[in-house]
Amino acid sequence: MSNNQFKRGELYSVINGVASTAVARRLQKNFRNAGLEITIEQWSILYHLWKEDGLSQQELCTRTYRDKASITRLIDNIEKLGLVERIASKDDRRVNMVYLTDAAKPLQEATYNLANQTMNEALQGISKEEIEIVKSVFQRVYENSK
Amino acid sequence: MSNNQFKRGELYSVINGVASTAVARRLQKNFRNAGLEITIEQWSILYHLWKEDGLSQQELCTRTYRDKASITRLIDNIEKLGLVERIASKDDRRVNMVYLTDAAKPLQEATYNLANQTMNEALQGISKEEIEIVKSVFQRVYENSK
DNA sequence: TTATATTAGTTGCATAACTAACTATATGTC
DNA sequence: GACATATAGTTAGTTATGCAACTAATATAA
Repeated sequence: MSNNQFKRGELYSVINGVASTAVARRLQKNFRNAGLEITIEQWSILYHLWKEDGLSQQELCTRTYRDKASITRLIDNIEKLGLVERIASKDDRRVNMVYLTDAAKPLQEATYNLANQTMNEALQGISKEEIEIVKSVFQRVYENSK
Repeated sequence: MSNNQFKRGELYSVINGVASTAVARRLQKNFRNAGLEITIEQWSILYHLWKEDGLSQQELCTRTYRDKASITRLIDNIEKLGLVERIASKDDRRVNMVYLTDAAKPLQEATYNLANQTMNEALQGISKEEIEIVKSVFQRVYENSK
């Protein structure tokens, strides 16, 4: 057994993503307090559709770093809530395009405000330079680990 | 709707902890390739017990940032694998102390080596200073979001 | 054009997460 | 001592995750 146990112990925090979990929990709680009965994972899908409506499930996999099965079931649940619908692509009949319903649109501003407020609280006292470094490190760790 | 959509989009990556998820998946895969049939979540419990054997479930909650119910079931599963056992505390009969079994001890070196190797790969090209900043930012985000 | 390989999506199985409601034990206050 | 409160752990219910095996549609190659 090598003797750099402390180093590994610290790095485990990075693996675990403790801070991002804390932010996710806080955002989830803020949603609930506002009477928005969606999960943060569902919100992450809606978030991408608000930016660009009508994405394929495969595209949602790429943009949210999830596998196909996870997206299938997330869309199932959001569809049950009546917030999105699948429409088969005419160009390629294997593909489902996912579209927001009218019911989803009013949620956008409320959740954006909650997300902004949550992030502002989470990032208090942290400089733009530090955030840039975190983003850069995350990107490189992600590329190194694919 | 405010107009800093790009900023929010980027910050969402922080919420999501994409990089740490990638590392966790890679470590999981390395465990499997080595014939170690444990999950990374189970490993995170064993990791803390290797550092200090005989922790209460509550202490494991604190150290691994999980809630009580999650720890109960994680310990259930690790107990089924025969790697830990619960022993009721004599001082306080509400408390379960969790101890490693003899079967768990040989796993320590193999998993430490895999974890080291995985982390070294993940952290290639990233300086100690950058890691310190990430750790510091994580800690402050966590404190801000509790 | 027929056989093969690839891609998009679904389903089954196991693990894990959180909340809320619950039991049992300890502690604190009157 | 008795009643209220807090703490440790379990259980039920719902959502989400990953892998592997599967179907259906498309693309490639002989």
